Amino acid sequence: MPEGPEVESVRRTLSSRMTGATLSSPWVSDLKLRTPVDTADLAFADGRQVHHVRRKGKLLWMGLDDADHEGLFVRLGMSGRALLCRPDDVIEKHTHVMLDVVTAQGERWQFRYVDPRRFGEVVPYTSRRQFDAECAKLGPDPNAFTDDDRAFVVAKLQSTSRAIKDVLLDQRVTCGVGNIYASEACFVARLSPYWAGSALDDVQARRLVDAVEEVMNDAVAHGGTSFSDYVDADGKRGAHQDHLWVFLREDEPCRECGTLVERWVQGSRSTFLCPRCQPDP
DNA sequence: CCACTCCTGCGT
DNA sequence: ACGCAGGAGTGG
Repeated sequence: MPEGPEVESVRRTLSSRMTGATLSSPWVSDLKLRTPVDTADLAFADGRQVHHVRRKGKLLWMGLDDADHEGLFVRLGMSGRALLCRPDDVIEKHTHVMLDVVTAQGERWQFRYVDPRRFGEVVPYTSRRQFDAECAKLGPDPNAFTDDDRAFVVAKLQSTSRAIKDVLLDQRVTCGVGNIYASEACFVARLSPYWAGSALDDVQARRLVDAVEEVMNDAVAHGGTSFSDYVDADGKRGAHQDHLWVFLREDEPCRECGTLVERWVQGSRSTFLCPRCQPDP
């Protein structure tokens, strides 16, 4: 479920409590997540301190040292939640990983990874090489775009015949964008998601890249989008669902022109658009 | 480009 | 019962 902005909200709550905290008693369920991991695979984290909690796109990690030689990657997939619970909270169904957490001030928490569909994962990395290999798969993060990054994404868009929405979903081009924000960015740029990247002129491509950045930053500012059950590590909902232009608004009036928003299936996933604001290519 | 896969849960 | 779901990979 979560895209970059939702992962960022989770990261912030985790970071505020877990930075400097000591981990102990890792436990992993028997059910297979995306990458099979067992309790023994997390044993190296027992007794270690969390140095930082960081994110790139939808990839989140807890680093155990200052240079990411060791740590835990967390990918939430479609239904994953990374929660900080009280140790005596009821263990809910589909809890797959638990780690005791004691903060520098001596507060006791429990990190829990809950994921009904099991498309996500908690996986260790034990070398800088391994860490770098994961990050290298990801293009620039729109929540931290530099001038070079914007130029990179513009160039990627213009150099492919793929539909622009599909390009935005490609984590190698720009990471953290998922189905919500890809539709939203196309609307903000007033471009149909079906435009071929190569059909965009410089102004349009730049407008789209700026729209991605704007939409992703707004969503972070709103604590992410919660349309059903997404919550941050404290169980709190986001507010960006009240700011969506088109996503999940089929048959509702476009906030800009009143035309009814349409839902199309693109690349076997839903795409939402305003046919008037975003005319066919 | 498409279809299909991994899964469970929810709304119609 | 069926279709749909915020991800990501594979294979055709």
